[in-house]
Amino acid sequence: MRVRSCVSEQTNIESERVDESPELSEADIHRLELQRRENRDAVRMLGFNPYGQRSDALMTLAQAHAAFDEGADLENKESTQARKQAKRDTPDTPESELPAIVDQRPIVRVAGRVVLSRDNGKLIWLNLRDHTNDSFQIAVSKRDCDENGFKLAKLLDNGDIIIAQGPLTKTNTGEVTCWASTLEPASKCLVPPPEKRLGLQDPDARYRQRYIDMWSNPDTTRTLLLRSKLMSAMRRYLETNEFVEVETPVLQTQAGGAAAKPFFTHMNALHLDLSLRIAPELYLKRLLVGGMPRVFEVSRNFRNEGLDKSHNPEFTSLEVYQAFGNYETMLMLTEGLIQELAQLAASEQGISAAAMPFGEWLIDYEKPFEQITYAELFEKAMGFSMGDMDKVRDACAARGLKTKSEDGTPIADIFLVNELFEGVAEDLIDPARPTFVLDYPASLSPLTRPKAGTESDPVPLAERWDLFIGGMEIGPAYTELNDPDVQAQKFKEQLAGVDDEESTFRSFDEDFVNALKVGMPPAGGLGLGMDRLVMLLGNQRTIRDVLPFPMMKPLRPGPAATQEDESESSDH
RNA sequence: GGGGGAGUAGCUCAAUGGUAGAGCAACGGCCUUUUAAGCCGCAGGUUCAGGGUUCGAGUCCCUGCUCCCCUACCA
Repeated sequence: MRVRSCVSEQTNIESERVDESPELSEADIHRLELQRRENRDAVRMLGFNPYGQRSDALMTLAQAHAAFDEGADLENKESTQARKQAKRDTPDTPESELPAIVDQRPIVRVAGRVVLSRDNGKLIWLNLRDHTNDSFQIAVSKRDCDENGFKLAKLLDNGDIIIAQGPLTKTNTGEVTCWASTLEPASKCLVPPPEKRLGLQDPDARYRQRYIDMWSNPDTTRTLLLRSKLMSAMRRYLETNEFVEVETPVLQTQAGGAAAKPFFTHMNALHLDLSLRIAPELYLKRLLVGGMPRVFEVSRNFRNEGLDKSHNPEFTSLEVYQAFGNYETMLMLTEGLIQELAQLAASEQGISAAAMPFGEWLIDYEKPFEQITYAELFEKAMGFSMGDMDKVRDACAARGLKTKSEDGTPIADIFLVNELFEGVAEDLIDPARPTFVLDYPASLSPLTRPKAGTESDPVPLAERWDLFIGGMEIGPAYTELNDPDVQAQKFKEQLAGVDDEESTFRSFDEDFVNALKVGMPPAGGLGLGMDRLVMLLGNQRTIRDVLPFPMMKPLRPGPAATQEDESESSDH
């Protein structure tokens, strides 16, 4: 099978060889890699370790660029010129009496990957890249650089990492440049890099070999760094509001808190089948029962479902619970949080939080977010009330939506309402305006407290909202249900009310009901899809672009399956 | 799940069924202010894999693999 990538099949061949013999046969190594290995050997012959060593007091390329001193550079150039002039005018003047060269130029020491090079013979131009600067120029002159450094420059390949040290100057064309006095290797790139201007284009190769994608397409690194900054700012915001971060089990005997298919695994020591969590919710609520007042968890969730541009099998959600709050306190918290994150993302990207580009839209995070109730939005879209079941059934039939499940039993009214809502009403939400949709039908939210005063309405409501931005559902919040009897009843209804395949993955969590019997304070709860939020604030089209290593189908079957077999057998 | 598209040199891409090419990278040479440096020279291929049609297949047909787009499903 062909692998369209820089590494090509060589790596695979190598790894196969490693199993049998640690020696690499030259015949198996690509000619371009062999050339680079020869250059590495030549660097060793100069007395360098091509893989470098610890280096303190390094500046980032952005810091180095900012350190340029225009006055010092001019003074240096003028004094050098004056000395040359004097030498020309009076060639007999002793060296010591010529005008002195003044050099107050700042000296910088920088590291980076070589992304471009122009060899003019006795003067070599290099462009370095790091996470702060896409292209910082180094000049390596035979006259001004130490001898080994100049020889090293002759042996460099694009992609190598080097350390340069020297004064900052401006070239004739006005570019701030480190005029190297020393040059050292820091690491060798044995793999031929992608095309120097276009970077790595093939999406498959970009996701599989992020380490190449990241330096050849600096936007990738910027997006991943933005993700880290947003996560960090999110924690600061919540901690400022007196929330504490907690960690709850990923391995669970029954995956709850959401309706999704879990991944399963096996624990040898206890001979126990376990699933990976689909949501942390039920454990976080147990912490509220125990007495933690405000908790949050940045939860990696695992759902054994499909992949597309907004779904990865493992994804990160933020869940927040606040004792004595409700869904309105969660709304204020969420709006404040997202506005703060948007401000940060905007300033990182040099744009305005009032007009953050996402796809074809400019999203305004500065104005207060829109609020509309589920019922209002439904009526606006359909022209009749969601309690009008005859019209709901007619509308479903007219749109060809199924009104009976596969075994012939009619689908509950409220699910028909929701199909219309998701199919029609959600499209009315302006993608450019973050919008809270409030008060969902109670039947759709079993873990939510019913909205007081609507119990006898045609469609009883629950204290729940959903936030939509850029056409995506970013997350829901609830006034949590804390009556154990109602909770037990809802679990039962939920198990009975869905078709067989789904009910396999829902369970009655007796210990959770027991926790509620102990008494959970009234509380607001929130879940935010962090990956989608980073997509929005970083203007990235797919969830893969905000994950460092998105799920990819392996090019050849991995060892995971056989390892599982081995562990089973070794256990007995 | 359904529909459409793609896979060719390390990378980015060409090639009516008729000798597989270019740019960049690499390699050899020249060059001390270049910016995608320039000039001269040289080399580089299991056309994703496996079948089939044909005098002849990168091209047409079938099967498989991987990716992309649209669509559907999915608290």
